[in-house]
Amino acid sequence: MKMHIEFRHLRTIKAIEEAGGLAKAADMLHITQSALSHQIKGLEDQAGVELFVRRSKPMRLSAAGQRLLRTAEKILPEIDALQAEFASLRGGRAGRLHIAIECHACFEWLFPVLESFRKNWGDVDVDIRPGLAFDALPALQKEDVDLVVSSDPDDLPGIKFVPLFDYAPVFVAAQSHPLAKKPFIEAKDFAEQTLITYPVERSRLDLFSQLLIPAKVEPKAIRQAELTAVILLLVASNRGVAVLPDWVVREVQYNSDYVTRPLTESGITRRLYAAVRTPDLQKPFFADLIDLAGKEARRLQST
Amino acid sequence: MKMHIEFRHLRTIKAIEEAGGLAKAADMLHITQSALSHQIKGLEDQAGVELFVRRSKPMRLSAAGQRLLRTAEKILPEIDALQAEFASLRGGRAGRLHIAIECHACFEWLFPVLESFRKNWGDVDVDIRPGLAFDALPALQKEDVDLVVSSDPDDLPGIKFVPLFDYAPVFVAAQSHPLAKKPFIEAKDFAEQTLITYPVERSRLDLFSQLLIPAKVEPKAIRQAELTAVILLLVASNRGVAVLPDWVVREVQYNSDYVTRPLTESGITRRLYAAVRTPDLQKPFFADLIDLAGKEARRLQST
DNA sequence: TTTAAACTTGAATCAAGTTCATAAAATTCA
DNA sequence: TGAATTTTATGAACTTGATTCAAGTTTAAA
Repeated sequence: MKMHIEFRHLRTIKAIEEAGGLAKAADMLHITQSALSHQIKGLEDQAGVELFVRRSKPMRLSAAGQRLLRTAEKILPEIDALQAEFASLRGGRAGRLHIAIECHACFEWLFPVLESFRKNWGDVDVDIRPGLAFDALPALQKEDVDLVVSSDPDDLPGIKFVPLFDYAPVFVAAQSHPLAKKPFIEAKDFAEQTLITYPVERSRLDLFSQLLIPAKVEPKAIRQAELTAVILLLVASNRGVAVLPDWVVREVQYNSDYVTRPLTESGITRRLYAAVRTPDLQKPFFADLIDLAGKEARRLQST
Repeated sequence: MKMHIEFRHLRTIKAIEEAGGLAKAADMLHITQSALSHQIKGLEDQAGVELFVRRSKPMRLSAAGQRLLRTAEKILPEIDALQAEFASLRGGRAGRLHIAIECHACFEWLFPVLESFRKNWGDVDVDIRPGLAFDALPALQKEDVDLVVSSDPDDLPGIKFVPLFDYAPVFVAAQSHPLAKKPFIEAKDFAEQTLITYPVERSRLDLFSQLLIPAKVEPKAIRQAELTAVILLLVASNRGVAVLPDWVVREVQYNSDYVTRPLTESGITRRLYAAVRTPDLQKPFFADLIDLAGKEARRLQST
């Protein structure tokens, strides 16, 4: 009788231990006592080990049986937890929300959003993928991530881009900077400037994609900084100029050592989207997240 | 198709992840690709959850599938370890050795024995059961313990008493004690003495079982002490007299504040046994333990 | 010794996983 | 783009093996 260890056996061992005998354990498991006898015999057979002491009549676990019981008590809660998780996943209360962000500044508003989100959806596994390098949209399709924050919507099958909010990339410079005198900034103005950017590829920076690349203008120099606060610090001390989303600058506006100016006479407006797989839109916690994100964005815009 | 999660499914998930596709995973598991397809379908069916992303062709784990994979990687090593343990248990290299001691002084020689034992048999789960209170021999029959150290052999079915060594319970008193003048001690001598004993029931003390109870003599007072060293301390400072195995006294003989005398003119000799279940005698590590115990006893006796 | 309780055993049954043969879908490459 | 190839899905037949049923054996209790 070739048989390997199955969950059934683990449950059986646990039941026999609890019931203190085959017959009662059989009731507990809703099978006949005969079935249990066969089952144990088969298991002992393939393990090559006596699991029970048969000298005494209500049969008891042997040393090896107790070892098996320990494993059972370790493993069974594990799959019970798994099945419970699957159940609440069916019910829409649990799930996974791994977010990839293409827009570097978005950390600023995402953290507060996720903070409130976690209060409502404790069973959802939330994470932000640090890899800003990889191609986020294919990863979204393959379910490696579940939400991508992007400002470049694309018509992909199975992917929906939900608008979050509009923002304007604005020019930032020290008050004493010569360009601070201009009412608005044009592409050519950057030719003689040191530009401070996030350390990402150019195509992901609004300034380049919307202005400099079309106008074929190259800044005099580029310096990179990871943190928004550092960029603003460098700008305030006149080490260069930067272009940041308006709400980012507004957040720290109480510091008046720098000024902001629109890009081009009419200003540039961009829109941020949450890219999600279409079926996920039905899930309640996705709707809630997008709602929360909108609220937070409006809060930032009105500051 | 009613199917609950089985180890088979965990192995399947793991294999598909590793192989990166159904067909290769099927080879790996030595079943057909069709079987895997059916299997997964059934599993997704009962879990009510999509485990794979089928949009792309080499199919990949979905979020839920990745959750399942985590559980698989937690559980599978657990049963692998169990089966390995059963295997080496069959081979006689592993096993359990839970010891119950009825003789309180035996800690003294047992610890060094187990110390050497553990060096040879690292895979054997060694333990000393502290419960000196319970009935050790029934526990031995039920495999609650695996070895009982006892000086009262009994002819029980399935239990074998292997002689370990002989010892003599001897009388111990301070040098200045009146009884120190006698060449040997008799039962009636205890009538006017304060006796210091281990805190166990009388029937387990050699002095009572072998001498005082038959002679119907009762000591004037009894005082109990847990540790052998404490008993000897009390004796040396003349707070009472004691009866201890000869080798225990010999171990600390360098302290000459007390003297030893035989019990009765001819002396009393007792024999210590290791009680084990008969089939266990075949196991190599049991033989080794009994061998080690004999050596240690001889070492003690010859001190 | 009888009675009751607890476990074992072997044959028959039946559910469920596997295979076989084939279809459908997606990817690759010319 | 379309043919060839790879990959997964499907349905019917098959096979395996767990469960049940009925009867036997062993142990504990009365």
